[in-house]
Amino acid sequence: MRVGRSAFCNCAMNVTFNLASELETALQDAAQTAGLEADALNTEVRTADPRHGDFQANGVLGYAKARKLNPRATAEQIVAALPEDLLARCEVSIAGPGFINFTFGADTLLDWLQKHDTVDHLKSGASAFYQGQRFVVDYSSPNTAKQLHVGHIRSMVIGEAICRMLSFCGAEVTRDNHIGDWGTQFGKLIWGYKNLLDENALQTDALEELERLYKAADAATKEDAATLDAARAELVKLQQGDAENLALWKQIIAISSSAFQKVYDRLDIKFDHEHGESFYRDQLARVYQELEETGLSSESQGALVVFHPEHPRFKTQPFIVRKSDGASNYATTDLATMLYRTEHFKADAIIVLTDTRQSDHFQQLWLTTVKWYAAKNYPLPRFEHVSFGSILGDDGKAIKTRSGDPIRLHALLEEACDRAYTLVSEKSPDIPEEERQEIGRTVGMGAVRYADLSQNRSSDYVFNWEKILSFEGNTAPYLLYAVTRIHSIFRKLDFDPATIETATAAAPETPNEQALARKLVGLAAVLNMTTEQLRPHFLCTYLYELAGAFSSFYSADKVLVEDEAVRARRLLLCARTLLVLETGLHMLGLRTLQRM
RNA sequence: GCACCCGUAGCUCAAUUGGAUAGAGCGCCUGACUACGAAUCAGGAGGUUCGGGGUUCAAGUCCCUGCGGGUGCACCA
Repeated sequence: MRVGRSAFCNCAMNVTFNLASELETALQDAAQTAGLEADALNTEVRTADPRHGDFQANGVLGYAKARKLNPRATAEQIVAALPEDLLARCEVSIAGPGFINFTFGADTLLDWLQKHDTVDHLKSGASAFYQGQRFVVDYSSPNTAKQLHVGHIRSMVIGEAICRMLSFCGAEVTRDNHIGDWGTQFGKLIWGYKNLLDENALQTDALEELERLYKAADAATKEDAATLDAARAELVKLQQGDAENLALWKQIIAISSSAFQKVYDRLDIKFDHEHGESFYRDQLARVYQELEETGLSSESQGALVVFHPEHPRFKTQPFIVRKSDGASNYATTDLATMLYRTEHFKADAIIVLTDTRQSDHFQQLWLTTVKWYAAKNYPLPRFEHVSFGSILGDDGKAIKTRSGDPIRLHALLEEACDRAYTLVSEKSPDIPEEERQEIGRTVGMGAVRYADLSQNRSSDYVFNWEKILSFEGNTAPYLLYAVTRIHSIFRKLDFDPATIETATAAAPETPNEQALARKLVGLAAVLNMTTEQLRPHFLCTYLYELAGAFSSFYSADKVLVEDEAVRARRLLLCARTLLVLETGLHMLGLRTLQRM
């Protein structure tokens, strides 16, 4: 049933960035006006299948059901109470068992496009989502003494994208690289350094030698219990402040951190802090003390542990906060870290990115934190363990080199850029060599990043060069190509898309123009969803669909036509598509290109 | 043994967390460059959403169960 008419309205309208939230407010008010229990109505509006409209509200179904009302009749009551000015801009209909569908008129689409003309304007619209909220995001977090390998990439790439998205949406984001520089591996490494060091190798390639030492020491501790004890003793000495071990430790940190930095630079990742585990070493005593004082911890087999009796598993599976030899571990530093982030950073939310195998640990950490904070009356932040699956090889098992070693990240990125360069050289041999190199780097890095981001992080994924560097489908090259085609149009006209005159442009008309405009307006809803669930693949899917809508429009509706009015309105669409595509890709951590 | 995750087109993946006729890409088939970049676009074929029960206006999604795969479980992180 059609209730409103999409009448044209020439008055200047206050178009909001987030049309869905505008509808939600209107529904809430209408329910009130209609005399319904407005608070009990779920007014959530979601983006709809284009066949049904721009947005749909389904809350009436549940509301009517619970009260034994006719859902369609209830929907009609609400729709009848919607304000006139909304009905003038938006066609509202009731369909099926009681869905309320909303389709905005072309003039509203035009208003939105005119108003959201720069990154800053998009950003100020989006900032309503997380304005004033402090987020601490803990990602990358490698272990010192090991090189970065493929297994580290998801935390970095997904973590960085989440930071950028949240920041775009108004959050105050603190990036913290929680380096593993104080754990058991140092016992092994120091033992190895003292017993197995090859001085020459250390001079030639320090990082390589450290890695060899760690592996050799690790193997030795597995073979011999006495060696394991010796390695543990080295860790205890370090943690107690032994001068020799501290000096060694500092040397090791310096070597590995300079290697990490090279990869971070390459990936455009820059941390605000690198508070590794060692940073918390003098804050651990307080953790032990408060856990004991509040009665949360207990002694078990010589270790200090926390059990959670209400939990099916953690009632017997301990959360070990101090080892029987007195050394701290992951749990101890993580508890201290939690405290530091709440007290020092005053975090409203803490996000930690690690693979899904660490889920137990973070569940125990959180259960413990909740009780601890309650007992001490500390303000409890929101906490999210953003977990992700593993990267698999063609055999379906964790990816490795032929020799069984992990694939080094710098080598992987190098190969991606080389392969992309080769492809660019095939497709665009006329572009100068130096620029092709640069394009290769942008496409290669983008392809690796996008392949990781475009998939739901929860599942494992199979790493495959053909798929990652494929130039078809939901890939970085497809999106980058769409961007370059738009740049190409403006290059032809010889003007900057940011300076386009939009006031004279008319509303989108053809089916492809309208579909593209509607897609653009959907940005707000996608940002909301992707940051709410901390899943960048929603943004990827959106950008892919946007690029697809543009490609269809581009091939159906010629932009550079004689008719000035037609050309103006199509150029506006091009400019805004470019803006949203580039803004979205930058949010994901990709760079974009003028041509490729 | 206990617990968690996963099973969707031949393949790789989506599906706004319970919403309308389950969607894309690859591959296969048919079309479109004397048109702003064909790394593109338009169209076609392809499904008992692992099997079986259940919950309700509505189930790929929730509950129970069976099968298959993965992961974690005392001093690693």
